[in-house]
Amino acid sequence: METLRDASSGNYSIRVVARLTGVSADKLRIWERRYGFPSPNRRDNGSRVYSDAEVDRLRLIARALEVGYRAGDAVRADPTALRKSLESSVRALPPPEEAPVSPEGAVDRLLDYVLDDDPNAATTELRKLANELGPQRFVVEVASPAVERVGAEWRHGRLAVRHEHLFSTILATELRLQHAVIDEDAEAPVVLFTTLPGENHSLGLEMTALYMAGSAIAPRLLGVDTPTDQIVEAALALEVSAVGISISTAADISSVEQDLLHLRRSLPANIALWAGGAGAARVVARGVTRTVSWLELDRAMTTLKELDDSAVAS
Amino acid sequence: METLRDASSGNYSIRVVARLTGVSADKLRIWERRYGFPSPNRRDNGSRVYSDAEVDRLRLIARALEVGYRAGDAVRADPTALRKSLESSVRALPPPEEAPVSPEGAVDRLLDYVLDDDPNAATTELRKLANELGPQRFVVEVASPAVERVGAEWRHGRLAVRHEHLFSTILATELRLQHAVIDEDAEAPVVLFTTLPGENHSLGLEMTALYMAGSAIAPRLLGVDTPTDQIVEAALALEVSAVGISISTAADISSVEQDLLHLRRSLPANIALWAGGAGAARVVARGVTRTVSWLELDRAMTTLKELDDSAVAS
DNA sequence: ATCAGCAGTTTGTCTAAGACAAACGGGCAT
DNA sequence: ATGCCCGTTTGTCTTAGACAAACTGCTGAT
Repeated sequence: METLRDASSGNYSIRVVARLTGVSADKLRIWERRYGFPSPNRRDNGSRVYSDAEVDRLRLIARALEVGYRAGDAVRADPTALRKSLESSVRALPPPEEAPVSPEGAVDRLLDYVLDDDPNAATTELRKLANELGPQRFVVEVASPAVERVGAEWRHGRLAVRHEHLFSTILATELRLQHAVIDEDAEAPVVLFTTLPGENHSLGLEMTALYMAGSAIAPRLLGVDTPTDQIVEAALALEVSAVGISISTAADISSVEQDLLHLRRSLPANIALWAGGAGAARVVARGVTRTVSWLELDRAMTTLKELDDSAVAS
Repeated sequence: METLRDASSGNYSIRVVARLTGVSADKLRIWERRYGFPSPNRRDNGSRVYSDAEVDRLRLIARALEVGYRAGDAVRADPTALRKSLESSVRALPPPEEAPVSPEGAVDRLLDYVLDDDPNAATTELRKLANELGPQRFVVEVASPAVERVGAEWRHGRLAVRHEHLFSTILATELRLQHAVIDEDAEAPVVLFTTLPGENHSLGLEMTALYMAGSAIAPRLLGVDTPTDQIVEAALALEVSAVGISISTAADISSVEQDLLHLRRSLPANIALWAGGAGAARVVARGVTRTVSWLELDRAMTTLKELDDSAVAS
């Protein structure tokens, strides 16, 4: 229902721009009404036609919003100035709080390979590190810091989306590879890992699963974007002891909280519910165990095993 | 900006229902106006509040639409009758056209394991098949038919979303595993694989990549949902000979065509552009090679290698 | 000086009804 | 059976207004 028109560079409909920039159609219209940008040309019938320049500036604005700018400021700001301020934005939000000690510059080296567009070198380096360190240290000291680092570099505009994509793909592969070679203890408690509807980031899931597999837990991965009722059914069918939900920073918190509460109500009380991932730090939900840091995850695991043992003993 | 209200089972806002059912908010409103369903209760301020029953029926309608029902009919239809007609819907759309010969009931066995919620058995079976058949036959005779089969079973309601998720996860892991053990020919032409914005299905990508890796092509995976300009940049940086785009049946065709044309314009003429996956059958775009079947993919690969050789020779 | 609470502003999403182009379906003619 | 045409269906776009949640910044108390 959309005219396939000339398509010479950049005649985008509002729907396409929304997808291209991540700014919802509603927002595009209200920004135009309130701040005067973007003010696209119109077709004969009145529908908006955005240009490449507008899409570029909208992308910039979207990035500004993500690092904390207010909408009105970012939209009204001069694009050149905004770009500069984003780049030099040494408002390094994350002070390296509990920086895990990574092996000598490993993360730096990985980043260099990715920026050099050398996937093979990155893979080789990851393989080497994984074999040297073993699953748990690999996750905590390499994979997890690397993911955070890539995210930070992206926010500062020093790294393009394609680099992030490339790195994610390579790391995911290595995580699954390492996971596959671990033998499963038949006695180990089973834990189901997935993400809520709308959440498409699987790296947190894969890292957690490998970490757990390395410490006498049998993880079951269910992929991303799973409807809540399906999570419940899967948990029952697989007879798990706990369900782990991974929440990325991009997640919409109120939806997540609603979904988690719904899950907690629907799951039997003897199945624990864990919420991990950077986004989980902002979430408040009764009856849900926070497993944002590896330490918290350890604690949750220990609790689970104890419960499991006592259940077996009784 | 959404009230966190009681959340006792099923008080969903229009936005949540849209996400839960896959029916856009616009559609929900216009269906209500035109067909009288759903007609949710209102809050004091007039905003819609949907019930669990409405969400359930909407899910049913969404499934009906996907198998070809017209919106008006599906929305007005009696839910019970609709459900029946969906289940007994032996309108087996896909006549087993060029049914690839699968090894003796392998796909059936896999399906059984998945339905029994036995991921380990499924994994073992896949591993065995992959080792016996080698990468290409594994993809063509097992992975690909199994994916189609799971899709068909899901459309007929004989298999839940969670089964599909579970199977996808397991198969993706196995595909990557097999891929990882293949040595790469340094001379092989490099091909970049990814999906367009909005497309989140990666299985087609993984299958194709493994298939290619098994025949002297060096695939580079870039994950899913990649902005078109990033695809172009990656193609240039990685010095690829072709870019492969995977398109699922669920894709929005007009967006896809726009994106493909944009890609074709932006990529240098000496980089081929391939469109594969079931959804690609419906796509028309000049300068884009269709690689829907494995045969077409073979042909595209051969062309690529010949071009490559002549380029090296000259 | 630091923090809690309050008021004002900003912001995103919702609502309504109307419009229209593309896709679809069925009938007619070849 | 095949091709063409026309009316109907359907999804998305339009405007303008409203409001709740989140965020800012001020004030007063500790």
